Amino acid sequence: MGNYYSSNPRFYVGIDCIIFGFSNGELNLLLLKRNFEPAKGEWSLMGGFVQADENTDDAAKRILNELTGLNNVYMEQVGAFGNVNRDPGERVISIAYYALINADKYDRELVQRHNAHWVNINKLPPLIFDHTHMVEQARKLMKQKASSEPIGFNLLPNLFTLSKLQSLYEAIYGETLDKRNFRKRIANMEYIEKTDKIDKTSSKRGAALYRFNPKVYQEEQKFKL
Amino acid sequence: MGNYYSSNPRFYVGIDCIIFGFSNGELNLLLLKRNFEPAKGEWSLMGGFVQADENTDDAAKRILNELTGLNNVYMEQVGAFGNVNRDPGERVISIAYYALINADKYDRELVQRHNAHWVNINKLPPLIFDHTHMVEQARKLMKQKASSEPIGFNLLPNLFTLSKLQSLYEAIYGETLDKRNFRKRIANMEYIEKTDKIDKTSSKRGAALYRFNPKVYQEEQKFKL
DNA sequence: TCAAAAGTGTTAAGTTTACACCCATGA
DNA sequence: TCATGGGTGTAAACTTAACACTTTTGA
Repeated sequence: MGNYYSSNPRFYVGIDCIIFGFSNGELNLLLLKRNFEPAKGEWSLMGGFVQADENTDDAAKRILNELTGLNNVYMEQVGAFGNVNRDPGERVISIAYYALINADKYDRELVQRHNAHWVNINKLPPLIFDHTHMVEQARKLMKQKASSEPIGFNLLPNLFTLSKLQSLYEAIYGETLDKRNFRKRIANMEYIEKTDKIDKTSSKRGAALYRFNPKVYQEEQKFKL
Repeated sequence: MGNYYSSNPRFYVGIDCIIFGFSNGELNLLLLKRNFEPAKGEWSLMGGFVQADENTDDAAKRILNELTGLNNVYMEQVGAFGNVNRDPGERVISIAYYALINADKYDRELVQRHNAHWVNINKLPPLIFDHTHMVEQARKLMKQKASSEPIGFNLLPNLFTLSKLQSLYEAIYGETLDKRNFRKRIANMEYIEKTDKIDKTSSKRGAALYRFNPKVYQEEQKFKL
């Protein structure tokens, strides 16, 4: 009884979160400057351990919440990282998740308490363990997903201008986009709705505010079989 | 010392393999009709457990080898599956991998000993635990990868006709392709080389045999930055 | 009045799709 | 001689890419 399992070793299972945020036209990651062991003083992803009676997806949500105070955040699993010596302290098999958060709406106090900072994705410091590798994979995956599904809106406030949306996608793709072609494409997406509100904060003339309508998107998908 | 880790629980970490093979124009999975507990008598993926001092990728290779006798097989991680009750016997967090093998070149005796069988991907029986879910994700991922990288060749012998190649991609995509358009596309891929050999097994006239040249492919990729 | 961001269409190039017949051979 | 799978080109539809000027308004 239980023999099938019990001849095998057991492992700590970690969770590491690649937290994307977008502000001032830049794509950033929320990284910890660790004020705790192991690897105190170095940069790392926010992490933690899966607990007994906890789904791994729930562990990821919990750990994201511990740092940001946020719930109902868009998260995707990146994969498992299980090299023997990836964590020099102990054998830990880690599952990485990326999260897309609205960089206006997180708990600043919690973030400060963890000594976490937003760092531009193109200017990342060296990270501990295999965290750089996790970030690379997360970024690739996110980019790919963003090009086929409307996940970018998770990084924006509810209302946004087309200029903001364009600069977000430019940051995600790492290349500049043609303004007219971009707007033409957006105009063909019925789930991106123009509102009658105007944003005057980033130009004198003012720019129309748009909104993502997930219901319209989902309806549209049904017909795409 | 060790306190950072030791307050956390440890888990069995499993590996499950989605093994794709192609024969007679059909895409198949190698599945076990389990002649052992748990879930004896039911269908499952080939699986096993990560061992101490074993990278998870190496565990996947080992487990694939245990069933097929093969080494140096194309494998990709699908992801980690960590719901609390996914395995009713014990808490096990599993990492799924898919493998693409040449269905002519595996150890038939080993496969028989494990009571494993090739099953058409469109006629899968119910699988234990969350294995059906793993297969779905693996299939989606493989399909996506196959449309952007030349991984299909892992499912074919070294030499193959264009008809075989086409029927492989039709099986992967789950749709028929236009013969002329398909051949036009292939003709533009310099890394698919026509040989002077002829296959007479599947037609009276005989069909030219082609070969995948990975070196040419890699060279080509360098210029695509 | 002018600097700065918002907004707006057209054309060319490239890619994808649709489509039908002749060829070579062994049985 | 005929059934079977192998092999070939062109035109239309669609998608993507390139490109520049006018508008509005607060400072």
